[in-house]
Amino acid sequence: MQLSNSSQYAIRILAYMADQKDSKLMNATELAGALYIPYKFLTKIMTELVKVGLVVSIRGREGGYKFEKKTSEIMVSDILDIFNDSIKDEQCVLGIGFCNGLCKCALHDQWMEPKLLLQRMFRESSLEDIAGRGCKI
Amino acid sequence: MQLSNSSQYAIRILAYMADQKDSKLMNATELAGALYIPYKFLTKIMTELVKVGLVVSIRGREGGYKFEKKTSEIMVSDILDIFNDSIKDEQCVLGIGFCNGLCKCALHDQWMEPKLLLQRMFRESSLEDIAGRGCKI
DNA sequence: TATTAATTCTACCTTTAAGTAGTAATTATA
DNA sequence: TATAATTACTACTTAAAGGTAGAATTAATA
Ligand code: SF4
Ligand code: SF4
Repeated sequence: MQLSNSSQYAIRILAYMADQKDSKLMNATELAGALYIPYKFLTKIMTELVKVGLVVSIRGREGGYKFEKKTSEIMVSDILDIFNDSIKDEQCVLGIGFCNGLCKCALHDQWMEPKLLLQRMFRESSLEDIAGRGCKI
Repeated sequence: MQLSNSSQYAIRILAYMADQKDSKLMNATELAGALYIPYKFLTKIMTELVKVGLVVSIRGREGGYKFEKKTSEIMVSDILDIFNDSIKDEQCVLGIGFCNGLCKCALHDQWMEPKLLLQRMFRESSLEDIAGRGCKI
């Protein structure tokens, strides 16, 4: 039970970018070096973030990445959605089809509360909220 | 963010067995049929459950599986442990090494509460607690 | 004892996640 | 305009999860 590597990397990359002053352009080499993420894998992830519209890229010399929207408007769940890692309302903890709330699975009652807290954590935490917190990057 | 297929299957199998009366022997064909789990994959999982000591198997004609311990003494987390799916105390939500509680990652503060509830759900729910709950099996 | 019904073992196949390599396209600057 | 520094694209490789096939082993029973 954990987030995929792609999701973890993406959150760390964007939280790091959000922590930089004056929204300066950051390039893949800097990011990969600072966060210890394999360069080629990072560029692959960044291209997805660009495609989905979270960040914009400037190609060519002196290029790099910057945010498309304000960091207060990008939620962690927006990032997880890209990698199919967020917790959907209809997701059954035991994987028995879809959750309609009527016909329960064995773990339903125990699952509801942690599920809600996880969803809240993902949906209500913006990049602004988490940027610069903690010493690990 | 979800449990592996193996974990989901194993919980469903054991919860179903725990719901049967008088701890009768159940064989792989019955279980696979009742739970719509691929027979061959189920037997692979069952063999792991036997090796780890949660259930015992009787081989040969009229054989099958039954519990080794009381269902009140088998916790969901015991099952998840087998498939490396439980949430460890030192597990970082962003995968930045191990969690020592001192040097935090960006999501640390938001992660602590859902993490605790998930761990409680897994560690404090026994098979007896969840057997027979809900209509989905 | 032969048959049958069951688990176990070994090996393989398929799909997805994770990561790598090389090149093309783009753009600022010397 | 040539060069260097950057992202994007295509394709590949590796590792892990998920799943399958077949034969070996075991034991009750006819
Ligand atoms: S039972 Fe609970 S967990 Fe399973 S599907 Fe319905 S709601 Fe989701
Ligand atoms: S920071 Fe929070 S989440 Fe990251 S490792 Fe430490 S405790 Fe775990």
